Amino acid sequence: MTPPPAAPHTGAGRPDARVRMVDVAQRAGVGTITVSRVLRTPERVSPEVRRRVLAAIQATGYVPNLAAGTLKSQRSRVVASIVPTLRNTIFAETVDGLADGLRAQGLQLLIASSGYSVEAEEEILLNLLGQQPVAVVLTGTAHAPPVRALLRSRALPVVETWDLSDDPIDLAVGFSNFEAARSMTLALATRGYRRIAFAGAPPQREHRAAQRLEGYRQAMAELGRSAHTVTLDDLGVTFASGESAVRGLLAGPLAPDVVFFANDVAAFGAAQACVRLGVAVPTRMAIAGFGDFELAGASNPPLTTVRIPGEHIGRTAARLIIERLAASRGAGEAQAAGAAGTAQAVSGRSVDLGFEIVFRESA
Amino acid sequence: MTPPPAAPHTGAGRPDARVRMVDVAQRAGVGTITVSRVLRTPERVSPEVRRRVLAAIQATGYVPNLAAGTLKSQRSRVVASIVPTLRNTIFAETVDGLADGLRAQGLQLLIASSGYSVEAEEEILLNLLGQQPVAVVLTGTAHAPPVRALLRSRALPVVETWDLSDDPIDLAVGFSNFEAARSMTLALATRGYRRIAFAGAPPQREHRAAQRLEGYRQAMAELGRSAHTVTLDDLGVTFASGESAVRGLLAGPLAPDVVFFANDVAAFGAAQACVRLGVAVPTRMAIAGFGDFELAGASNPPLTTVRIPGEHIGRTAARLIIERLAASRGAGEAQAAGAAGTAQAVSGRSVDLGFEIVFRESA
DNA sequence: GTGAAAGCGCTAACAC
DNA sequence: GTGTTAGCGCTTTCAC
Repeated sequence: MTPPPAAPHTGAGRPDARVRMVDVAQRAGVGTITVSRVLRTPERVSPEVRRRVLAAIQATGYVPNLAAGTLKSQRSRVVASIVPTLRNTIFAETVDGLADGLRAQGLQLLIASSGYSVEAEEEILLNLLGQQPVAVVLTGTAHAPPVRALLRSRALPVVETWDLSDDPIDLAVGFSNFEAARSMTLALATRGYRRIAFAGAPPQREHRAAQRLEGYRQAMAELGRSAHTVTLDDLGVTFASGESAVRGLLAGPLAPDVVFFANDVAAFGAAQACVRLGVAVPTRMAIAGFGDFELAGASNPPLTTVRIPGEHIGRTAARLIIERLAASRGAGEAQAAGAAGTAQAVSGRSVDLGFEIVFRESA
Repeated sequence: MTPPPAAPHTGAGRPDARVRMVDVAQRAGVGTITVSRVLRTPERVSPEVRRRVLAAIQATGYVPNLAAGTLKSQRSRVVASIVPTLRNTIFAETVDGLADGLRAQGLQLLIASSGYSVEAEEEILLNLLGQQPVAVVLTGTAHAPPVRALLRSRALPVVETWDLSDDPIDLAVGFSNFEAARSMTLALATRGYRRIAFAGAPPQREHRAAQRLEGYRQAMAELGRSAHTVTLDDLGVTFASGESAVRGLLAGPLAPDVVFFANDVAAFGAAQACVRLGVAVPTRMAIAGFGDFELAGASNPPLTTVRIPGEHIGRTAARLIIERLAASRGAGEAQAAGAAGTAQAVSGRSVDLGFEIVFRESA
């Protein structure tokens, strides 16, 4: 019954996926470790041998089995990342920046999306951790309690993005969503707007939107005005959510003279709806967004918004990971001896990349 | 709520990520294989034992080392995918659909972006294959020659997306870029447009854009008209590229009465530029796009475009992979005996998901 | 339904 | 600069 398919031979003609390091080694007339070294630390192999080995790799079409390497060395070349969604350009930018920075070091990105769910994040993380990633990148600072515990117990660089934190799991890189929203609100007031409304995703479903809401509230309190908030459909990430919000606002009593959306997508949808409805922007109703997506500057009217360094966040996360990895390789033993405490000692960095209020024509 | 004690456990001492299957097995008073079975085929373990093992897993915070499992079983739970970029929403949609469909089967997505480079794709693929993926998803059908050979030599489901193919590496799911562009061009002619121009990315740099260009050319030939083509900057994926194209066209002699962009992003940029320049759309110059990105319907004027089933492509790719995986597991022995030839036998499927011409106000 | 032993393919540690 | 040996943590096979 059991067929003997595992052809026990060397480069016998046909290109086979089952070429192992031994096969390459035999063909090149060296030991397997030399093949391994040619792949990982070529400078430690003499040019002549290196040439022969590379030729053998070419000839056999050898592809190293990373599962074996990872198992033995206890170190993969994979970084795991969880994002709420890839459909939102702004997260895609961060992921792109991250992947770019990582690739330079030969690190692969393993991506999963949580659909904005904290519970899904936890489950996904367990899956991801099984792949033995060398580092983990999360979006936001709001996680299920086991997530913190799980990650802290491992001596593993963890970067939380898109937000700051007083107490990051390990590292954080982002900006203050609270301050950004507060600044925009105050800036709108300075521009002369009287009734400033805020429209964002349900705070309990989207932590970052919740912080923006708080920033807005704080600013309104400072201004001595009363807050006027609207909750967006669809987590505020659709154009339709913006349109529906603006329709509601226009229909109600005391329509605001400016609406600050926690998301450019919704803001754009709102602005385009106004144009269609014949509502002058910004004179009858002004609109501000958040994110500075590419379309913000290209649309009519161009959107006033908060510019966020999306790609920079990704690149910075990559840099932090690489630094941390280099450090722990150097410190190696010392760190292992220090056990749990050590990770803590090097922890606690939160990098603030800031934001920028960009006034265009919509407000 | 989850039981709070994340750290407390056996006499092992410190909270450590190094919990192995043996540790769990000992704690539950079973052999390691039973733990493995609880994780992989729980129905083959008695409820009582299963309960004990699950409790031990909880208590220890055990996370299986997938590298070991993959090495031994020669089968990972990872699907590798290469996309040109994640910044373009349309690819992100496909990836999202793919990830969703895969997750349902407990498969993880390993993503890399090639930056539209065929050479990069090859290098990345080698890296990805080392992770022992169970399947590979590529974008497009234009690949470096070694890529075909490499993938064909492995008994591995391969799905090429976003295009059709007479001779796919294995499976293909998409639509005819050629036919889509041809249809739109003919439809524009039917609508009464006389001078129909086409604007796309440099054909040698973007295969799909090249096919759209050919579809346009074919249609123009059928109509007995002469083609008028413009090459976009930045692979046509920026708003600015659309603006610059439209400016060039307006400045030149014999400005077209409609421009068909191979990409909605450029089309949107062009339309907004027209609005800003006071060029009436569609009366003085009409604009058509390709892709039906979310913003196409929400902008002013709403964009006439070709609707592409982006997410559907991803979901279908996932389904094809899952079917193929199930089949090869069932056929297991037979297929192994058949060796290289077998993969070929089940190959060659190209699924056409079609497209749709959507007329809105811009043309 | 459960277990014991063997070994997947690589690399760390130590020889030479 | 290069080779030998051992073993990473699982799952496969075959017993029971």
